[in-house]
Amino acid sequence: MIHIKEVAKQTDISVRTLRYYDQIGLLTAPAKTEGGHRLYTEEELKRLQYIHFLKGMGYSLKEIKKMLSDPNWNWRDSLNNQLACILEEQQRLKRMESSLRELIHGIVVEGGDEQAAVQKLIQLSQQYKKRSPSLEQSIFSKRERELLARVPKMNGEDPDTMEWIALLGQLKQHMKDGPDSPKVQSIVRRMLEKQAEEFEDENEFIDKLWEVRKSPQQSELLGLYPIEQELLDFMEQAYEAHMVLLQGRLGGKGEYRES
Amino acid sequence: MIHIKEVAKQTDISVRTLRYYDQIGLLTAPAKTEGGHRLYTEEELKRLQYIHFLKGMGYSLKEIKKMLSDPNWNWRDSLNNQLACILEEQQRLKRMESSLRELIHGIVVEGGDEQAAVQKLIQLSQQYKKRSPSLEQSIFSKRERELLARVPKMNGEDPDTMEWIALLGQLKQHMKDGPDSPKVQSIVRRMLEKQAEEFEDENEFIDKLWEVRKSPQQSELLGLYPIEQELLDFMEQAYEAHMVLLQGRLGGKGEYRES
DNA sequence: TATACAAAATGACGTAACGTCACTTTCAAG
DNA sequence: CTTGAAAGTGACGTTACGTCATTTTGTATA
Repeated sequence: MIHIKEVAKQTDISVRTLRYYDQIGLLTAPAKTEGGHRLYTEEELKRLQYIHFLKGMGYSLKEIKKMLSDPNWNWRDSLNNQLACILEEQQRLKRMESSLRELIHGIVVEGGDEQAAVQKLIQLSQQYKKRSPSLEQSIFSKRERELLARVPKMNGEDPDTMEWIALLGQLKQHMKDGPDSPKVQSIVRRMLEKQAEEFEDENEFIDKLWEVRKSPQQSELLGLYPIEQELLDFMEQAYEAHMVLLQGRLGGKGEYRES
Repeated sequence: MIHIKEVAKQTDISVRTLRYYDQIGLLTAPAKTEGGHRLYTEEELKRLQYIHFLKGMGYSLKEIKKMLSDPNWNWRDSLNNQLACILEEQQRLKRMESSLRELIHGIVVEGGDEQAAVQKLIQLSQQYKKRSPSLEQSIFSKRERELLARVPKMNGEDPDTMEWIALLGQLKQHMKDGPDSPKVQSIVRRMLEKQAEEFEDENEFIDKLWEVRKSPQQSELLGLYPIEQELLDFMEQAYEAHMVLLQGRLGGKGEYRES
């Protein structure tokens, strides 16, 4: 006969828990001293491990009690059911993770204004419910829709996505310097460079994507993080300034190759 | 001014919940009618969506209240922290999933005896805590330890693992027929075939693995699902019977190639 | 054997985020 | 003015124990 504290020590389950299990009839002490102290046997140790394991699988104490008392319990269905629940919960956590990453990155882009970032995310998720693939199909070809999947979505954890977010955030910070300031121009150069790396020779696609980007409404419909109008306009100005500088340099050297 | 039911309808949050939020001071109604009916404004709708979103991220109402009331809240740290929690929870669910699959498969192997399957899993998980890589290193070479990782672990969901489990279960079912019954022999043939497919030309490794397999203790130490002695012995008998039959057939045709 | 002290027992309250009664009061239309 | 719907408040139930407070029991020592 084993005292309650010994059971607790061996199974690493608290004394309180053991008393509770006794109370709800999940694991009753098979004997008591005259004074009423609980006494257990090896049998209870086993059953306790069993219970502990099942609890670890996510079952509630009530369910476990039912399982252990019913000799005809359908284990196959029950376990498969539990597995399905767990897989569903995993999906839920994945979605949460994705949203959190989006929010974290969003705050960087919004320059630390978490209010704005949350608002945009809420907009986005509401839009997402009623989004139909019609817009996507009307604008982009099949090949281009494949490319679309590779556009950073603000919720990635890869270094590539990270840099895009950082660049956007930097751009916002330096809006006050004007579109042709050296800092802004260096950011734009880097953006074009990355764009070229990822989507080389897909100029038509890039142009279309930019057209969509320039409309916050359309961006939302495509599930893209909505960039505010001001920043978009600034990017376009910076881009044009970049082109002018480029032409100037090339013109000075007597060459011209861009259309 | 919007009535409580209208707010509930628009946000899809129950009236009870709104009253509760009012009660705990998370979303207080800015006005009331003479009779005490709550009246809300658009402002509260926004705040409510905000709250709902944060709750979806896994924050408790108490935390949300703190976040929304503190204008100097450190969002970056808080969000990253939450993300870390979610990733941890994902790990936990993955482990649960793995154990559940192991148990479901184990019951098949044990011929429906879930008691035995659970017992073995508990043994295995306890062993796992104090397992050191010493045994693994002493028996297997580096190359062979790589192969070891490919041995089905009872918790996979791939068709390959599934078949191994099914074969083991079938073998157990047909133990009563004797090791040289046609059914058993067909199972053994299939097992050898699969073994050859996965580990062709790794005979030395296969032999070592079998040696380990034949000792339930060593199997446990390696984290392999412990197959009961009886079944192991039967497998060996069936294997030997297979070899005898093979030699008989080859011998009859005047050929001999096995060592 | 009396005493002291550890360990056990019991009972009660608290936790999170509401759902679900039960009962009363208010609102708005006819 | 009545009436039925909607709103209000209050209380209990839920899960799986942790954490007191208080009392009783077991056991070792003087």
